Amino acid sequence: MKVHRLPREFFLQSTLKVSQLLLGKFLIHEYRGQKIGGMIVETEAYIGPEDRASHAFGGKQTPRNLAEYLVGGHVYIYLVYGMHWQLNFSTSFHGRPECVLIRALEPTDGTFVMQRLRRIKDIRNLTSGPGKLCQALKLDKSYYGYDLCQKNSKLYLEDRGVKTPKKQIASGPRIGIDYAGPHWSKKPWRFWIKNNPYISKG
DNA sequence: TGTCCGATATCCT
DNA sequence: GGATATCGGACAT
Repeated sequence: MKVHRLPREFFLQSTLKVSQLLLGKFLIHEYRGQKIGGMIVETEAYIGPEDRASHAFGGKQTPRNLAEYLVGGHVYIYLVYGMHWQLNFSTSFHGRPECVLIRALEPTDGTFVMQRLRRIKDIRNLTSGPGKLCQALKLDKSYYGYDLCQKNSKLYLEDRGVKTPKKQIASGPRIGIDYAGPHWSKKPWRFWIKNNPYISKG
């Protein structure tokens, strides 16, 4: 199968579907002429104004969460705990706040560059968490609102023909959102590839 | 202008 | 397993 970049239409499917289809796709950043990145192995869905765990709960709009409302295929990135960036991709149509949080990658491209950016050698620890992978791929606020699907994009997703059968996908509650109350924090909207050694610890 | 706190990582025991 | 680093956005004052 030919390698190709994911087009806009990919991100216009339902957010739960996109969250699962992203498993096995490759996130690539062209950084200083080097391709760095890896295969997505863990994601989380945040779905609309009804989702109490979402930053857009109740239809809230602020300068920080505006990118959530963009049409599918844009970057929503923000800082937590004063030091960790969190990478999300918008899904759905313009005006509808839905997104997928990228929680973990299996390093595949430019691993030595990522090791340098993280100042760490252990491959298992390189991109196995949402904050870690942003540091490894050198992603921060400069990519806020970035369009993954634009021509000559420096940040994009690739289908390299890896198949991820439904049987290999596990799901469970999202991480770190207890504040959203039992109903929303229990929803099994976190997805990962079973037995993959690079998923986050949670 | 001030206070509060998080969609985490890391270091310590 | 537990503490805590560190900061900008949100919202109250």
